[in-house]
Amino acid sequence: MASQSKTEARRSKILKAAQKVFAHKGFHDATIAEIARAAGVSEGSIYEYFSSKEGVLFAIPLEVTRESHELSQVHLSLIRGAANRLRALVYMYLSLYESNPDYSSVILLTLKQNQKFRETEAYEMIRDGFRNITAIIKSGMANGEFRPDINPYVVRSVLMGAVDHLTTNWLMDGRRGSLTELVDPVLDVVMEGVLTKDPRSASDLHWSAWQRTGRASGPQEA
Amino acid sequence: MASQSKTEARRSKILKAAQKVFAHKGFHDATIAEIARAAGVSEGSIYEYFSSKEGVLFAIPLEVTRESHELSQVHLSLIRGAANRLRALVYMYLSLYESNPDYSSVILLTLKQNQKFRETEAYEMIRDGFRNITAIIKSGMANGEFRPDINPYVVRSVLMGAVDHLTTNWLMDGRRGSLTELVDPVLDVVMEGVLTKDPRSASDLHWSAWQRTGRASGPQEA
Amino acid sequence: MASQSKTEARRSKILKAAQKVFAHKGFHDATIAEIARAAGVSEGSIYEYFSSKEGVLFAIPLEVTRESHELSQVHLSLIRGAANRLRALVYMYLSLYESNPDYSSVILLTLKQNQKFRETEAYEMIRDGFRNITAIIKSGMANGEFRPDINPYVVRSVLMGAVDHLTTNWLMDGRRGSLTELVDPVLDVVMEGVLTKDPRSASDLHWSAWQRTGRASGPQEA
Amino acid sequence: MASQSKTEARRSKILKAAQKVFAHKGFHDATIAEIARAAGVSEGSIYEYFSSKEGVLFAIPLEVTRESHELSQVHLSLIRGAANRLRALVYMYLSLYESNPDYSSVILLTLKQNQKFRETEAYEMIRDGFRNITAIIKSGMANGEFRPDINPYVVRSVLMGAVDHLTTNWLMDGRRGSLTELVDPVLDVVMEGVLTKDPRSASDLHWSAWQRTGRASGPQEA
DNA sequence: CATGAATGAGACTTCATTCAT
DNA sequence: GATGAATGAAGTCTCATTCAT
Repeated sequence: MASQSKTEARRSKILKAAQKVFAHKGFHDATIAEIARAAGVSEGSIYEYFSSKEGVLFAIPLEVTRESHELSQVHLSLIRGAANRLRALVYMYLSLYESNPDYSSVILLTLKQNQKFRETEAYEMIRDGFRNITAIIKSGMANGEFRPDINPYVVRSVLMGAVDHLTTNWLMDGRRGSLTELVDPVLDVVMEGVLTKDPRSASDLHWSAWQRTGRASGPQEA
Repeated sequence: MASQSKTEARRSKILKAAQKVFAHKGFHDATIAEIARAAGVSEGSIYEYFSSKEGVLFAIPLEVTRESHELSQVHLSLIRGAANRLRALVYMYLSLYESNPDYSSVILLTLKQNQKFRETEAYEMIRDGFRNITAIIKSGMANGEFRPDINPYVVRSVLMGAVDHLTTNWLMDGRRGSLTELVDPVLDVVMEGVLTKDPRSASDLHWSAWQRTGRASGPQEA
Repeated sequence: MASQSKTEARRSKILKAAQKVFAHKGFHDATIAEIARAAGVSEGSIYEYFSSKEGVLFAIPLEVTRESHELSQVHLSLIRGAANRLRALVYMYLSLYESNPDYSSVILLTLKQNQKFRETEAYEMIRDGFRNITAIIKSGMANGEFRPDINPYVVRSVLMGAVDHLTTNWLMDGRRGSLTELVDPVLDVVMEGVLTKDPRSASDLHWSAWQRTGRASGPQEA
Repeated sequence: MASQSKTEARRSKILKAAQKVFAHKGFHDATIAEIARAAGVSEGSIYEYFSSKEGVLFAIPLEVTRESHELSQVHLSLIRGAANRLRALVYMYLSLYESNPDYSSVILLTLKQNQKFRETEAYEMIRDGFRNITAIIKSGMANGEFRPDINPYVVRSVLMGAVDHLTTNWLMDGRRGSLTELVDPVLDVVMEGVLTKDPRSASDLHWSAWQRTGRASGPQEA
């Protein structure tokens, strides 16, 4: 937003370069030398901005997660209905991953295996995002939009699991096809078991309108 | 079961030790020395059975995958109905993961992220398993048990994504709770959007009976 | 001569140390650790200047060969007569070897057995030196100084074989005695069979004058 | 000749295999496993016949050297004249090398460079062969066949240097051409400077007859 | 602040040698 | 005597991190 200081720009350049290199090589096979080269800075400079190689890795999701968090808050505040909100969130995740494949790769393939990442501020924010989803599901259950007998944790896992799974396959199979056009097919399948059978209780929450878009016919196959 | 040759037993001991060490440290932070120590053999011996550290890693899923594949074929042959078969598969995956946490960790956190693993025989078997799921879904669509407008790839991804996601969280949160008791909650949510609305068309496929087990109330929360 | 950059000096220090260690232990029994210690640098530093242990070995003759080549060109340009030139070359080889026993050892005992060295730039220069000798012999045959019925390749082999053989024995028997004082005895024996019988045809090539220095009396015995 | 015991045959088989492997790979890059495989015996068996890998290497020239030594004594006893004897010896060396390229390779490229080999029984026999040459040269000087002012050590070095040099080049350049046909060209060049000018003093020693074979025109060139 | 040369710890892997079968 | 599985010492090379310039 605001003009960045020169040092801020350098930091950012390093982070972008690291994202790319980590995405293509993984954490261990990426070298500081390579990141430095990709960023156009010296190896020593990286240690002016980050404490270690792992520090660089952990810093990658910080900005994005923060921005996404804020963005999602803005968007969600405009949307009515738990179902519509869940759809929006799935869309935001898939859209974010689709537009930033290197970032997705780091998040889904590199950071996921890192035990230490779980003690990180960035991970806490990701977890916040998850908690938010659970909260939305619970609110849907509370207002009668969702069935009372669903397990919110399971529903969240089904949605987020689908997002991760689809994205991971998309990444490893060469990024063919579109991720975002899978949003509706996924939601169609899942929401049927989440929404209350009685359409009247949810009609004013715009779900039915969206649901009318029908069931998509995804092309991908592994 | 059957008596193994001595060399077979040694190989197996190494593999078990490697599974444990890889699960706890990840591939790169695990060392051959540590695996050798855990297996009670010398470092050199490992190279009598495997060509490299990566070779050890890739050998881990071979046995298990083969056995699981055979087992699943037996079980599935006894089960009627696409829905019941999908449920059985989800159960088998979660059950396998729950009984072998080290194995799950290696598969979900280390191997599935490894590009080179995707050129491996073991991965081909995993892929076969996936193809099998898609085939079951398609057969359900063909015989009217499943809606004709679902995307089989998406349904499979939703199911497998849920399995992976639940298992990963279970692993990273200290293996609290039970994985297998999440089978029904997951299936309940997903199947509602997969099965045809008209219960008659599927009644003879024993789905309704199973469905009566009702919607589980999972305790876990992150 | 000219001031070397600091990095140039380091590289040179490593090369000198490697020459010494290779000469005393041979390629395989020499270790990078030992070379590093002898050079006063860390093991890692060696890999900043050379790509591998073999790379260090192959770099040893590069400088010397280049310098010797240039030096020999200068000297030879001042000398008339094929016989005198051959003598000068034999002198230069034995003198070079005598003044740099470690270098000789590497060249004659270590590099000689290395197949891969034959695909090296340095080897190409050594081969150039040999071709030069053959050319001189042929020129001597052409201008009547040498007999027309000699085999230039054999004459060259006799001279270079004597140089190698004498040097190798000198090295392995403890470097006793002088190599350069064997130049005349060798040339006396060989040239008699190379020069044309008729002294008139070659008299103006100053051979006779040199020949008058008489036949040396070498002391060495194996 | 005589029937070998079974163990003698095994030992011999190992030695032949080692010769081949050492010739192609050099001492350090050859492995006991490879030699065992080539010999059709187990690795352990090699240590029943030899104390170490180096022991195998040092045993290679023993038989050959002994046989050659005996053979040369027989042949030389039939030859009159120092010059003719030297020619016979050069012929025997080149002939031996030409018929046993693997053996030549081991001798010239691996063993002669090995310091420890010089403390070996086999080397002592090689040295005996060299002393024998010097003795022949001295006898030629004594009986007036050779000039009195030559250096016997130098003459021997010239001859043996030529043999080694020609053989080494022949080996490394793919064994093209014939080694033995270079005997006369070499001797022609060298003997001219060794023999006394006055042909009468040597006529009865059959040199002149041989000399008449004329100067060969070797084809090889490097 | 930036650089990049220097470091050195540590990992994988090889292979001569041993020894129980 | 023969085997070959097992050993473990040792070596090359990489690379995160530091620090003098």
